[in-house]
Amino acid sequence: MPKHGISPTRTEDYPEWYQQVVRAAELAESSPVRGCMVIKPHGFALWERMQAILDGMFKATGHKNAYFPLFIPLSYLEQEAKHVEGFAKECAVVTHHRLELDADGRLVPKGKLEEPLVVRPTSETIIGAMYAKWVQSWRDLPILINQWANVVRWEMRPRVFLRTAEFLWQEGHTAHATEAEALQETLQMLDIYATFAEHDLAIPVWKGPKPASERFPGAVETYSIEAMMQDGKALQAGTSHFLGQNFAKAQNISFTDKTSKEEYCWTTSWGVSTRLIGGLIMTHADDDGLVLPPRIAPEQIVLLPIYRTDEDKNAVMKCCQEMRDLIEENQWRDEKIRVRIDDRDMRGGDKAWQHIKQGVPVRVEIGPRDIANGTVSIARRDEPPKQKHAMSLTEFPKSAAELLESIQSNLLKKAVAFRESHSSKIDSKDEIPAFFDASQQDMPGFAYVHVADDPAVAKALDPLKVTVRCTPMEWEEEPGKCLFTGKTVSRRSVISRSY
RNA sequence: CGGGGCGUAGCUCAGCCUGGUAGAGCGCUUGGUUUGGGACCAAGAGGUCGCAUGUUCGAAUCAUGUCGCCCCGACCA
Repeated sequence: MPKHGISPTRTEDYPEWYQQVVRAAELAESSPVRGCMVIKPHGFALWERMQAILDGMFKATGHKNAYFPLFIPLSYLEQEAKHVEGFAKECAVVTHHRLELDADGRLVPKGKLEEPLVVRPTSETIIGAMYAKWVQSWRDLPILINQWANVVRWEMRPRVFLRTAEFLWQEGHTAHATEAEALQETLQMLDIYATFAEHDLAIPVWKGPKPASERFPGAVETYSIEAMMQDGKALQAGTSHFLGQNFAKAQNISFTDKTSKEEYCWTTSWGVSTRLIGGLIMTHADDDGLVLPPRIAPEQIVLLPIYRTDEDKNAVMKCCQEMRDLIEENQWRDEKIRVRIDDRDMRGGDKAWQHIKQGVPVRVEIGPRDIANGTVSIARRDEPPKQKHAMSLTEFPKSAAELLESIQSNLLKKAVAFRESHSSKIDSKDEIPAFFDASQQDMPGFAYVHVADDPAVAKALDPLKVTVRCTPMEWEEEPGKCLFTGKTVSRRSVISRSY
């Protein structure tokens, strides 16, 4: 019997461990199409949870959902110079609209399109084109629209959930009358992402502007939330872009203001993707498989009936059903607690391990002996698999919400502690190579340093495979000199390796 | 697109060097023994050995080509 649910372990081979967790938890599989994944029901359930929570937050801040086409006319992409430059390399292009059988009986593309269509890598241009029509007066503003969609970016090196050719995301696109309002929107959405990451996914993040070199093509400023994975690398978990008037000017999104003057809009865009599932795995999963924060877990509590005889089965099942009903009467964080009785006909050990690998936060075993004693056996996914707590049968349903809260906060606390123990403030250029040298330091993480937004910084960090992730806004101002250019900057930035 | 590795049963792989007609473990099905735990015994199902061409009496094995996957770089949510 292997010691762990997942082989290899994180320390043995992190990338392989990641793939094995995805497989063991039945989240996704690779597909016949290179770079594309099949998201399996358990993986998709995580995405649906994310959608539900985020969508609520978007609606609460005045946004509405809409849907724009998958195909973008090639000429649209050309409208914003930097945008083209950034995305041209990774676009899938549709050039034909019909297939015909040739003499050998093979299908060949026919019906060449007058203008090729690009499969959206992002939708700024097509949405902007619509906004240009929709906006005429200052009374039409702001436009606050989000869409849930798939996008395609033809990547060289795909990695399930983290970087796939096709992925699911949401993209918000807003247009405003003033710069201040657009900037405020950009920061508001960044805050929503950060709150969602920490409060719901239990993933601590740093949020702040990124250097010019890491900016979204066509943006004036890109803000991101950055999380640390268990191998010390940073994962950009969400982005919010202040687009200034770049797209408005390129696409003529303009309006007549209160003084009858023609003005360009100020626009924003912001998004998170199925990459978050990868972040969830790499933040919380352990050597036994996935670990889900209760808030995002499709099933928060699983009841495992244990019985041998039919007689026992009847009593145990009845007890489970009562237990489920009692638990469901309780709420946690304004939602009915999600509980399932797993009565599948299979060996108890296999069944329990399946739930461990899939990350179910709480397992409750109920057998004849428990019923006789008036107890249940509780196991938390944030504790080792064999660690179980006996608890009163009648007390448990009442304390379930408390237990979920405890697991949720413990996971965040653990993730914060991990980040803290793998981060250092560094004030000398010479200490940086050693910090990121895996042979000297078993796991390089985040270095908090003073760096200017200057190409020279990226160039200096490049040999170390390190980039400036963002300059956290929540940190106190702490003026200092850039380690590479000597320019004075007002606060520290996060630098690290990244996904 | 450069450098390395690999395609044999659902999964992990052995066999290939030294050609002779396909194996193991896990999983699956059935029966039995078990039962607070990823069990044991027995029987069974399952593979044109990535694909193509060539060499040969004979190719999983040798040669050439081709397709695909994984890892490391360049690119990125």
